[in-house]
Amino acid sequence: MDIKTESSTHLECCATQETNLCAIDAAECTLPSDEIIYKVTEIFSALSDSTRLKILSSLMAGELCVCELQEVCEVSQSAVSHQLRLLRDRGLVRARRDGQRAVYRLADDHVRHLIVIGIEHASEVEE
Amino acid sequence: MDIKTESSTHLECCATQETNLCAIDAAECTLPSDEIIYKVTEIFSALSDSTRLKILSSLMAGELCVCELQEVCEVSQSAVSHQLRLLRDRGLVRARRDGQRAVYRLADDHVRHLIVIGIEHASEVEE
DNA sequence: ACATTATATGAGCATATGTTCATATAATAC
DNA sequence: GTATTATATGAACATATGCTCATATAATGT
Repeated sequence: MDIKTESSTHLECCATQETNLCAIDAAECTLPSDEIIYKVTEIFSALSDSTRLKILSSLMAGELCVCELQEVCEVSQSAVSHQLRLLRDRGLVRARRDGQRAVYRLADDHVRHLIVIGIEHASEVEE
Repeated sequence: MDIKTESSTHLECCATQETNLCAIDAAECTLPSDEIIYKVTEIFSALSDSTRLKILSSLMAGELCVCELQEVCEVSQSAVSHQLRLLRDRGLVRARRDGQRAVYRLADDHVRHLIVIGIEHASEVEE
């Protein structure tokens, strides 16, 4: 049994065997950068809460103000506002003022696309 | 000022005004059922953690065993196994035994599609 | 100025989540 | 049987998350 140097990041397991190195290389090439990975998780995590998903789904039909979203999604005004702030910060929705109302809409077709794909997937799996 | 009945779910805000009722109706029609909403959040939340996303991205290039994933994703064996269990439970990956190794692969093209879209979106936004 | 309506936000709290550590299980070789 | 390698999993713990409550801000009307 040889001594592991402190700098070695490799493990003594099947992953280090010759026959498996090409699989690891291929995977490492496919794996996006940490920066991209982070951005993707930010997008998906924005879509991974029921309140936010309801808000976004509601906005698929057209723009709505906060209290309309409150009605449709059946959550408190505060909860809607908090989640809208998160969605704004992550660039998934945009807001405009209309007098006292703050009217929200989906930011772009990317968002629309992701929601559609998600719903399609959910509808097809486990039927 | 009239008294709110306890049974009333409606609020005295702009959402209840005639001019806005059709927007609410449209949104309510677009909004998927709670069951679908739940399934969609389950899918997106599975994709919203960096370890899991690295695992899934790695598997885009082909199947890998646990210790290979451990190498590529640079996380502990325990962390990989725990996350693989979650991904298995949610139907995003499938496993097969190969001697001592447990070899994992993406479950289907839906998963592949979602990851690709997510990465595309992340790559295009904020450049 | 004050009142009303709509929205935003900070603090606090309860729950969810992801990791580590220790240990259990499985497969193979001796 | 024991030893080794690979994987799985329960418990504990720290952090993250989403809500409520109270309050602040903004826009309009009087």
